[in-house]
Amino acid sequence: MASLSDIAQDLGISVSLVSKVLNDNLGTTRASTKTAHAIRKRAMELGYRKNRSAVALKSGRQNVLGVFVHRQGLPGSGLNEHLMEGIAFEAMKFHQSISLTFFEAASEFRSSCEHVHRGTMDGLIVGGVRHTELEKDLLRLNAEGLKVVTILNDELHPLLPNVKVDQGEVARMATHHLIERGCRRIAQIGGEGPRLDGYKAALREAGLPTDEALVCPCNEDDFVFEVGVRGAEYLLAGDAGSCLLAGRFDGVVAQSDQQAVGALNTFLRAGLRVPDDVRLIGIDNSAYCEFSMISLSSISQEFQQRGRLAVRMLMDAVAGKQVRSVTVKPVLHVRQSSK
Amino acid sequence: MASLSDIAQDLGISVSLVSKVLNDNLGTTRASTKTAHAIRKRAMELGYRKNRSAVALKSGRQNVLGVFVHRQGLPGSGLNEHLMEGIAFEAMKFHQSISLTFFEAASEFRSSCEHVHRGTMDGLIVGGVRHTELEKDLLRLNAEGLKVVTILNDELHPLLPNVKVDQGEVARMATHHLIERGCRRIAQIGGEGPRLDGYKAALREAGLPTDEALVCPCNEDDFVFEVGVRGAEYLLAGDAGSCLLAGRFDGVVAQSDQQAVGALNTFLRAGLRVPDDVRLIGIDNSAYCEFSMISLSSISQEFQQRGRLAVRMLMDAVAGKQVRSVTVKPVLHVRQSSK
DNA sequence: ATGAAAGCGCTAACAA
DNA sequence: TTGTTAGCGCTTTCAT
Repeated sequence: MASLSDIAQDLGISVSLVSKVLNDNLGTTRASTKTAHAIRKRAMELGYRKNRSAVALKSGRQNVLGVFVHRQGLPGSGLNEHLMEGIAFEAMKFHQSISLTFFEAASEFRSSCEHVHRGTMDGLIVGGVRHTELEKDLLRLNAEGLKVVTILNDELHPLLPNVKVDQGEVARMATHHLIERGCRRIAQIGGEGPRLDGYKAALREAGLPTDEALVCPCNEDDFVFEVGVRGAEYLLAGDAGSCLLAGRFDGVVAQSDQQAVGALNTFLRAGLRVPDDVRLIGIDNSAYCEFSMISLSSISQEFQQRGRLAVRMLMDAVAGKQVRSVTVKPVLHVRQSSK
Repeated sequence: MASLSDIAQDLGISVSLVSKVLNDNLGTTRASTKTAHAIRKRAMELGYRKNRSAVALKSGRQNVLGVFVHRQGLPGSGLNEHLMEGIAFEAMKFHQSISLTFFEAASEFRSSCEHVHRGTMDGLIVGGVRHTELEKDLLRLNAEGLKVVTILNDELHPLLPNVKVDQGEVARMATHHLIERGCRRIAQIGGEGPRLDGYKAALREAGLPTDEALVCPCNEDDFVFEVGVRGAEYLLAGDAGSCLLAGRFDGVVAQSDQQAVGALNTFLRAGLRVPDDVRLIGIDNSAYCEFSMISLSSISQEFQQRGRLAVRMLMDAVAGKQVRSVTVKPVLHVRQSSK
């Protein structure tokens, strides 16, 4: 590993001059073209590369971004993969490396936080769909001078800038799409809170009534396959065993692609035709939307984009700029199930 | 950020003593219990944390692992996710952060390599199913003193230790499982090379004949859904339009879960029953094995485990130890499709 | 049992 | 146009 002083010695000049030239950082003054040229040439020959820990030590920064990813309860959805890609891509641009931790339980998160401090990293990105009670720990870290940006459904606290996708908008968009495709009696599986509101808002905007019987009761707030199966079974049972339900419901909005596939499989087994009898849409735009018996329409939550934004925001914050939460628009992906 | 000298000043002692005590690194001598205690107490109070770039600068190491991940042509399989989890988990244990880059084309890999050197990272892990012509670049980096460990199907070069899963064994295991389940005429979709050999080996071991007509011709060496669809169509067509093919083939080994799901959907549409008429198995143990109409048996390539091993091997290599390639056993996961 | 000093590689204020 | 110097925070050898 060649260092600045190697170059300086070889050329019989001072280290600082070499540094200035190689950094294009001469201030008001200039270096002679000849010297500059010689320096660059020698640097090239020696394969000189900056030592990043020396730079870090000098600048008081670490050039490391902490990344805490809540291992989302949706294996195979590719959400984390997209998130990581976005973060990695943008971090690379800023020459930041990543200290990556996956966590599941809040306790895991807690203990991971122990290793987080300004001597280790400059900032922290916390991602995942669910936000639990991370707020206190993050505020503490923030108070200690560590910049924090979250990628969650909702901002945790005004001091913790967040990259959000509005969940009401996600559900509204999904429901609106089915309405546009001609559905008039749209059921909803497993939603609550903003998602439920968004669903109702879309119906209202279209002048359609809300039928509470079409909102599948759901005590688990989980996004898994089985919830979709049970939701579909509930809808089918509602028609007292008859398998052809046109008229009773003609569209289903699920809360995840897993749920949607669960419902899809159940409908198909029961002899319903998708999209002819029922149109279906999921949420997340998972890779397996392409692999179901009928390919699945979905709404993407733009995790790659959000990862990239979060890094940029964090870099701004580290640079001392004021950073504010942003909202990213979800995107509709139409496939067979709602054609 | 409290530093060693803060502690030293507060206690009116020298920095070096503080360093020694906090590192449990006193050599042959000892520090008075009282002083040691005071140091630890003050460190605690001040929330002292080591500055990692100072340590890195001093030690000549970066404590950064480069991770290059070949964005595998299998979105949704979760392979990269598992790989990253394994790597992240183990890197954390060794207090290493990660410089993460995803690449697709060899040219992307090339240009990423430009940023790779000893002033940036101590070692490099290259992961992905496919190994292209990365060898030359990696050997160059290795020659420059950067340790490299790969996570590929096969070692690239004796100087580049690899964490392998034997592809012949993967196919053999899949085929063997179907034989054990009672299949006698097992087709193979899309395989070649070691995978094809493994398939044949399993048949041979069981004393079953190889029927070339059951090896679906496949000009794309790709693992995608459509290849599975076409493979299944080929098998169905072979029976001149009849849909009940018991006797013609009773098992199918695919080269990926995507392929397997493509074949599954095609069989189901054609009226075949799975697993009654045909038993099916995929490879990768993707998350969506659980979400197909009939849940899919599969063979996992243990990417999490391999990621962890790779980090350990790399740390050994960085520490100057001799490191050799290892082989990890694939694991069978039985679900409905082969019950 | 404790401390002084040197130095890792780099940058930047200041001097010449 | 170029150089000197100090110092970022830490470890480690060699004193005391």
